[in-house]
Amino acid sequence: MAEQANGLRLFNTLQGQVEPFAPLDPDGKRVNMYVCGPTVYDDAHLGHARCYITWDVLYRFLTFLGYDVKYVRNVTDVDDKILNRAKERGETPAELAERNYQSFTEDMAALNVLPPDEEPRATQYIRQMLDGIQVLIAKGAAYATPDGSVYFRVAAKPDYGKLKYATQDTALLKKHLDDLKAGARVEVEEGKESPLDFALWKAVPLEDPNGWESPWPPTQETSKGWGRPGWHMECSAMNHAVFGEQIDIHAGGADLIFPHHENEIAQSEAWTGQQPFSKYWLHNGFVNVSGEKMSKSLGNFSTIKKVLARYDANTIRYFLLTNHYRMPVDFNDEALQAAENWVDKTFGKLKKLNITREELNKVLFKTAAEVKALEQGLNLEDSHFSEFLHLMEVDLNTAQGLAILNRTFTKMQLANAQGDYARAMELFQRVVNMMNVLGFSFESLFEGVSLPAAEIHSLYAELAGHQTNSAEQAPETMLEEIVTMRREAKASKNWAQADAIRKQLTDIGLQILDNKDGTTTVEKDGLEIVRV
RNA sequence: GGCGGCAUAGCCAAGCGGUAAGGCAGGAGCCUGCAACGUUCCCAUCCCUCGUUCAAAUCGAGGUGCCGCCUCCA
Repeated sequence: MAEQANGLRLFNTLQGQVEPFAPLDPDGKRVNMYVCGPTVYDDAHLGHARCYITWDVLYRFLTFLGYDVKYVRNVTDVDDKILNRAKERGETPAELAERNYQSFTEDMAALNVLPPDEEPRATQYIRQMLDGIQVLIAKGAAYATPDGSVYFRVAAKPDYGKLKYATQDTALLKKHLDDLKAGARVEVEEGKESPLDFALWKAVPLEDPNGWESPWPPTQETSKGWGRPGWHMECSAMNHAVFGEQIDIHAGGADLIFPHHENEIAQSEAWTGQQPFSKYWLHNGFVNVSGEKMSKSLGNFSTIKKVLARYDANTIRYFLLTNHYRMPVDFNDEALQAAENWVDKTFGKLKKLNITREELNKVLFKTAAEVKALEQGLNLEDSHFSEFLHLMEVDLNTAQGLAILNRTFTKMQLANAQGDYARAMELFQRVVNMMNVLGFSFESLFEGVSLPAAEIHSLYAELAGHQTNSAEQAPETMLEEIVTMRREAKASKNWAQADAIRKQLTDIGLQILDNKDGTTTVEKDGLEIVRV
């Protein structure tokens, strides 16, 4: 294929195909990106993890490519689910939302997901929603019903359905929408002109504590209206308030394509008269659990906290990145275990390099331009990082990116083993930068280890076979003596004794390794404690 | 009923017209008292059928089998 191999390309749901990415900004620099955030009525689950890790990688990648990204992720804190849950729990919706928002924030941090630049909350934008709705009514794209609700008039937007059906052909869209209406599960709401029309504002009883004053009073009752925003209006209002009339990227889970994002498009474009509301619409695939769709009714709903209790953030990220973000992904123990094995091996080897935080920071690239300058003139075979970038540029092909990462890692190990430290260091730099762009956390490399002093002491006392003042000795010193005792056992070919000591150390979480050069090391979690 | 997606080694999973990435697991060798670590090597012709093409896992048609959306959901 003679396709030009440069530049970021992304799958745009709006066009139904992969297309070159070019921001609206005439300078091509600024990128405004909005991701649909969580409805904070419960703990975040694996679906959220997948979604926000995916867009975290995009955010990191765009930034790395040199774009000036403004990343906004909203928080939906007004919604029927929140109200119902709060009622069950006997707390206010605001308390419930705040608690779950904090929990969500913790989960994201634990997953090493970067915080967005802004996190607007729906309840802070009621005014803007009301303003937008009034504009829509004035333009004939919405109508109030006698109960004081307001609906969007789908008939006023001939290209309604263009996201779901990925076409601008209005005749075709009309046919699709007719089919949709015919097959729709019926839930007729009083006053709607068409079953496709959707709520912008829902009337609630006057002075309901979870309502806001509106300009649409129920006819014949009072002069004051009262209600709550419709399900889709908040995103349109927040985008309008934070970014203005158009944005570059709007992303979220594939389940939001219809009706949520379709309706957002209809509202926003009818409101401002500008289109496209968002130039690129990106969607990540679903999460299944052990082959089944994750859902409450199936009882296989896994929270992030639950999974993090078993697998670390890097494991979850690696697992997700081996799959393409648009494909469905199946969380199951076999796959997670394989990912964990990779993380253990890879980070274990990195840890043996004994790199400090300062040393690591020194070799991390800031921009792709820096890398290009560095790798200029190298062929693709050697310009590992450039190859990595090229693969990532094709709709975020993280699986191929990881393949390059692994190949580079193997080469680094080889150079290291051969004593070519300059080359090893060069490759190390490529490796950690790839990991950095993908959002892996390096924290575990800097964690010290805490030695089980009491256990070491009792083992030492047992082996020494006599009273010692070992309580005053450092655990490291005792370990050295234990190693020496084992060495004596080995020298006299007392293998049983030597193996017993190894077993006892293993039991308290320490690994004893005989090296090729005749030395013996004791490690904990892959980190060398003593070498004798 | 309408619309869409997916089927690649034991498992996970890229590739989407030019002769099968990567990971996990597994096997063999080196190293080793054993083990671990390290390292080298091995491990698929892409659900079926018929087409298009010099060339198909990749395109078309028809099967079969999974799955999703159309209702709140990331």
